[in-house]
Amino acid sequence: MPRVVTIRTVAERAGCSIATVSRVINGSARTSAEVEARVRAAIEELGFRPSEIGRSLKTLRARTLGVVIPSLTNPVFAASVAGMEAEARRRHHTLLLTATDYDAAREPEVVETLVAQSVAGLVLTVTDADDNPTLDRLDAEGIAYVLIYNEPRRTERAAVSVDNAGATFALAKAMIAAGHRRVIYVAGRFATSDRARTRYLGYLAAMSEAGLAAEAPLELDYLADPAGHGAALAGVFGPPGRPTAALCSNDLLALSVMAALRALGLKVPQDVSVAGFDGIALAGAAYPSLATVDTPTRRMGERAVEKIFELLDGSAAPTLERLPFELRPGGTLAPAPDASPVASARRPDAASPSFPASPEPPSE
Amino acid sequence: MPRVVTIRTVAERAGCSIATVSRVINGSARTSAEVEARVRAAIEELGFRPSEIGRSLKTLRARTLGVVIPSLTNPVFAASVAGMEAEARRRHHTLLLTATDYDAAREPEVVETLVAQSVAGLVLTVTDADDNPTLDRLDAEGIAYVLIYNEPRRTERAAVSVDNAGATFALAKAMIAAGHRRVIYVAGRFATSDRARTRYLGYLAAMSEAGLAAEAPLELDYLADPAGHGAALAGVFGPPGRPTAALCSNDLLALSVMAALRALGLKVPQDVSVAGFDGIALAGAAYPSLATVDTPTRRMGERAVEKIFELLDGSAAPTLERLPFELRPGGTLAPAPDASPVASARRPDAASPSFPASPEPPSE
DNA sequence: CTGTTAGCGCGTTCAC
DNA sequence: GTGAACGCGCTAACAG
Repeated sequence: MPRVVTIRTVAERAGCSIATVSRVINGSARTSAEVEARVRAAIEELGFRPSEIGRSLKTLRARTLGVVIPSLTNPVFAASVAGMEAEARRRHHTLLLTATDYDAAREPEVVETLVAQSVAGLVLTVTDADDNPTLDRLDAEGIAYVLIYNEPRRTERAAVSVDNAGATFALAKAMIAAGHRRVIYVAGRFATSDRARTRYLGYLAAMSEAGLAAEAPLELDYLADPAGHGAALAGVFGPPGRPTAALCSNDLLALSVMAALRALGLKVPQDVSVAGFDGIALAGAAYPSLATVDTPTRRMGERAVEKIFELLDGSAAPTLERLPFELRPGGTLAPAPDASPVASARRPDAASPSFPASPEPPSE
Repeated sequence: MPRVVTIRTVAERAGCSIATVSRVINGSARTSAEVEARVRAAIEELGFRPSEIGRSLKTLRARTLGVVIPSLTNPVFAASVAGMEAEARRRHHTLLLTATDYDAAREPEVVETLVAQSVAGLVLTVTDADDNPTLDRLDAEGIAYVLIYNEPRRTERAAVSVDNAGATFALAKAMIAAGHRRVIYVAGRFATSDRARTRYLGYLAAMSEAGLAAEAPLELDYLADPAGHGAALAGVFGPPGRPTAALCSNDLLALSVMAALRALGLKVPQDVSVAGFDGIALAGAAYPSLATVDTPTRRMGERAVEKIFELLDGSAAPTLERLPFELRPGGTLAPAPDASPVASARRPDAASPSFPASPEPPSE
């Protein structure tokens, strides 16, 4: 079905040239009120919508933004994409959405696809933001992009993130303050998430500062059947002297870990305290509510899109930008069993331990 | 920054015409092995990627699919979009994603935007699939689209859904079988979801069949602060003789209702049983796990995209297609307090009432 | 203020 | 088997 009504149809109907029609549509130059009225009427009557394709071919830039995320199934990414969509729409752009399923090998191809569509810019979360040929290629070609959730060490890369290590440091300190001595860090596969690795560093710093022995991290694959988690967790939480707290690299994982611990007959938080990272909406609806790091997920998506446009119009250089986070108390984090809290005041409400008022970053 | 390497650059490098390059890329006609090799080498060396814009302008059809959903924040839609994305990628298409935030007034504009992009087809969830000028316009212009989650009465509209009324009927029956007499239906705003309305009919049928009085539905706005739910629920669950079960129009709402009930000092399921609809992943991670209707969310997205292509290549006519659902037992649905189950066998496991083996649709 | 015209990158006749 | 030429829908540069 060929396009029935084009700018030419409108021009004929309005009795003018296509250039004039274009001017009316884009307000790119003044036109007489009379002609403009005729053109608008023609557009209305014909139900004409200018083709974005035609415009893009001329402009060499589509009014679209490419988005690359690991998975929509994780509410963190769903929320940030929702923010991107709202902000993009505000600027008359549409999102081209792709997912890599946490597979680094898929990154180059989806970016190729997006670039072939002549997107105005890209927002992406990659498995590794520092050692990444795909990003190198974007740099080389001068294509605007903003990372989200990644926290590149190469700070000349534009990114919107949080202080992953600092937040985890603060969260681990809160666990330690609650009397936990054996705290284990549970992560999705490190290989597919530099966030998980960076957060682990925060955990290490907190344990070290408290003079506690860090445990080897437990890597789970949270794409696999959650049943698989049970076996792995049984190995760690089965033997005596088990950890009394599990610090998880993200909320989705934490909720899965909670279910697995319960299946093992362990009570949360009486036997094991649990905490997550991200602050997804459903963490608050869980019971007990999940202690976590609240990150501005939706706002990060909006901010990433704003940043793309700043890069495009040259009003800002690419920088790493960390948005504020907040520790969110939750019933899953309670004082350690048979352990009197070290110093500090007594905690009247075991279900809601108070966190330090402001996050404390690790000393660097 | 103009496009540096076009099909023309490749042609020069390979020492042939652009027509030949095009033929090699698309395999649209035979070329000599020698020339083909030169062309492929040139493409490789130059890192050439054909512009989708140029191709689309010629074809008058972009290799993109427009998606219109109420909100990405609801995991149901996030999961189905994930399915669409995977299936679209399999077919070398990309998704153009838009959200309406449950605002019917936004439907026409986002669809306009998508159509202006010359999408190959559309997948959408609308507030009302029967009385909908936007869909009428798509019909009139012969643009391929598939509804998802909507269940239009006008069955000549292509749709991928579940038996909303039948599933709710079965779920309500299970509640009644557990001894509940006062069951209240809790919905998001009916005005913004024909699913909520259709599901309500299933509830009514079950109550009627059991000779029970249906309650007026309780409409909550689950975009608003969940704190607002507390007040509304207090009005219903405060007075004596309160309902012993809440049948919620979707899982997200059900989880929110559970939290609100707890805040009111009511225990789930000891005081009030709760059930949802959709079968989002986190419903299983909740504690107690949420009793719900398990719908194939991701598969529905995949199926919708498959269907678009069937419509495009004329291999199938638009039809309403209902995918199978399953009742998922959960700890939130327990026998009614101080009520001995009517007839039926005793339930050994109060936390996991057994559902009827197969869903029973309402008699029509 | 308006019209004419030249492409943007590509696919596709139509000759050769 | 290959190339020249046209046009998809639109914007922008230039004439008038």
